[in-house]
Amino acid sequence: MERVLITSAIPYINGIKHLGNLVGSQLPADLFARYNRGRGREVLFLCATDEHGTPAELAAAKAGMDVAEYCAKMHAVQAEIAQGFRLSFDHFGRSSSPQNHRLTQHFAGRLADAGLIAEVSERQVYSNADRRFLPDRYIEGTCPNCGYDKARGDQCENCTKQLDPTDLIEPRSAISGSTDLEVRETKHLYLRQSSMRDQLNAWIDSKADWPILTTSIAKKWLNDGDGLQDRGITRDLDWGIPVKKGTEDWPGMEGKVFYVWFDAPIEYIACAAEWVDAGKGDDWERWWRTDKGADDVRYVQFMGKDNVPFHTLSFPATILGSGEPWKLVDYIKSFNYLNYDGGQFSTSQGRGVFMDQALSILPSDYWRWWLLSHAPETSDSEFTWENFQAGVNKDLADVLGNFVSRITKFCRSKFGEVIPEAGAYGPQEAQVMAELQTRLEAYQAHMEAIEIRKAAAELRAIWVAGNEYLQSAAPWTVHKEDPDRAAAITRFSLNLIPFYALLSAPFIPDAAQAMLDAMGCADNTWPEDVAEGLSRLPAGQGFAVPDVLFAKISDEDRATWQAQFAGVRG
RNA sequence: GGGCCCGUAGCUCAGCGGUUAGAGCUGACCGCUCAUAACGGUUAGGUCGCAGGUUCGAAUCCUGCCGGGCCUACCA
Repeated sequence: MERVLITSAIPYINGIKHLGNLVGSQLPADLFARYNRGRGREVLFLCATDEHGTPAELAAAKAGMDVAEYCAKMHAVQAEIAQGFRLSFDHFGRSSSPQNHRLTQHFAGRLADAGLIAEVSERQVYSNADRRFLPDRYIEGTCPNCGYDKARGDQCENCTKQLDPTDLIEPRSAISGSTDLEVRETKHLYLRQSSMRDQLNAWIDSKADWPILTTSIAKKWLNDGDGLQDRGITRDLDWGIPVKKGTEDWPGMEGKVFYVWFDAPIEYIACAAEWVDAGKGDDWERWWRTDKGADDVRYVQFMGKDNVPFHTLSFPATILGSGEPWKLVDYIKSFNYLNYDGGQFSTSQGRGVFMDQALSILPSDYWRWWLLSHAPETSDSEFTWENFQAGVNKDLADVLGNFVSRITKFCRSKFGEVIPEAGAYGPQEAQVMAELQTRLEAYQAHMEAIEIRKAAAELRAIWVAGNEYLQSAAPWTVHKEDPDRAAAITRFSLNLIPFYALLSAPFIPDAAQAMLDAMGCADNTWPEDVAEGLSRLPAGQGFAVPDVLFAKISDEDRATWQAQFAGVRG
């Protein structure tokens, strides 16, 4: 059986993500996972929370909690919301897991043995008041270039000049505001990716089918200026994976942890081990080790464009540098950003709709459909309440939901809640089946290519075909003269419901299930062939007219939400 | 500063060297009455950001400009 390994960029532990984050990785990854499962392939779909780094420590402190406690709590929160959106992870792991500790330390040991780790002594800013080293962005001061007084240590937001923290006039900690800063000598490990430049270049060059968005970013980092730079992979923090060389201590690195961007991608692998240890699977290496069966696995990663360098360069450098036969990614699907009503979604300003809020006002299918059918694939796209309302009402309520409603209610009134058996299919049905076969193949092709908006448009056209057929066959008129023919039309139309449900399940899993349940259809195998797919409901089988699948969004609701989410998150 | 992406109907987007530039939504008109006033059909609407160039032929390739966005390596 074909096997597909799918990972979504792992969301940071710090707070609840907004819809832009969702549509940039987890949601499309879930669509692809569900589609592949639907096609009968063996799928391992993994995601996790990314729990290390300075922001996690600060967020925990702000919440008055221990970091580990805070992360455990936020992991549970994110897991519940993911479930609310029906994200079908086989496992939702944690980068702080013991499995990831072991694996990260293992990789570091292998890289050191391969001569790919350098120990570098450097000078960094230390805040006595905060009792921590400060990353460049956590140092504020006056810009020497333009005089802006809230310039950060890496760059001035006002004049965009690149800065070094030591350039700042009157530097202070962005955490506490303290000016009691000093420069201290500290030793760190660097991954010598520069020595792997040719190897990485050759690997990227072999990926001719990757989107330009993905390869151009990687090529720039590889070849711009002096080429790929070595990268620090350790930090002076309390919370993280202790620096070790495999299982042994690393002399001189006591008290230091690996940098979050070193351990986070390794969690993709460790998550599979967590999956096994949680009793959900029995062999993770056949997904990840090419010497243990992973050779025939297709590995697809989903992420926002900001994550591309880490997935095209530093993570592959880690894997290739280990000298071990780990699975490398086969395809990277990256996304642009979703904007909110004329500006950006903003976590810090609470601008836009966050995942928990979205679920509190509407079922997940509404969001899944709109977000996926407007996924920012080629450029940034924009969420507006007007577009959302119009799209959801038209596509889900009028086209799909109303189709199910009109045919089930028609059948109930003329033949009862049972699949009618009289009459035979004729040229009209043959014509619709031919059209549906063509559209089904186009839909599948778009899904295979992970062209999400095109797949959504094709699916919608498949729904529309049902209304076109019903309108031209007009069983309500035919019934007066030829009840048997009307019965055949009705039987055919009712059979479209489970067919639609199976094709639509990757986008709108809950509604799809409701459709199958209402029709009493237990067969959920993918309808490869339209004629077969439209014969799943045998004549004489009972069904129930389902509740309204998608209630429309009223103008009042829209106006209310528009106002509610315009300001700052409460 | 450098790099990359985008700019096509009122809106969201497709097309990316070859007949009169397409789809969905919105608008207008017609039809239907089974249905969540839903559905179907017809139709209106664009000098394809601007200016040059290459070509028998350009929305599509090249150059410059204008506008929007992202990245630029210690945020993750």
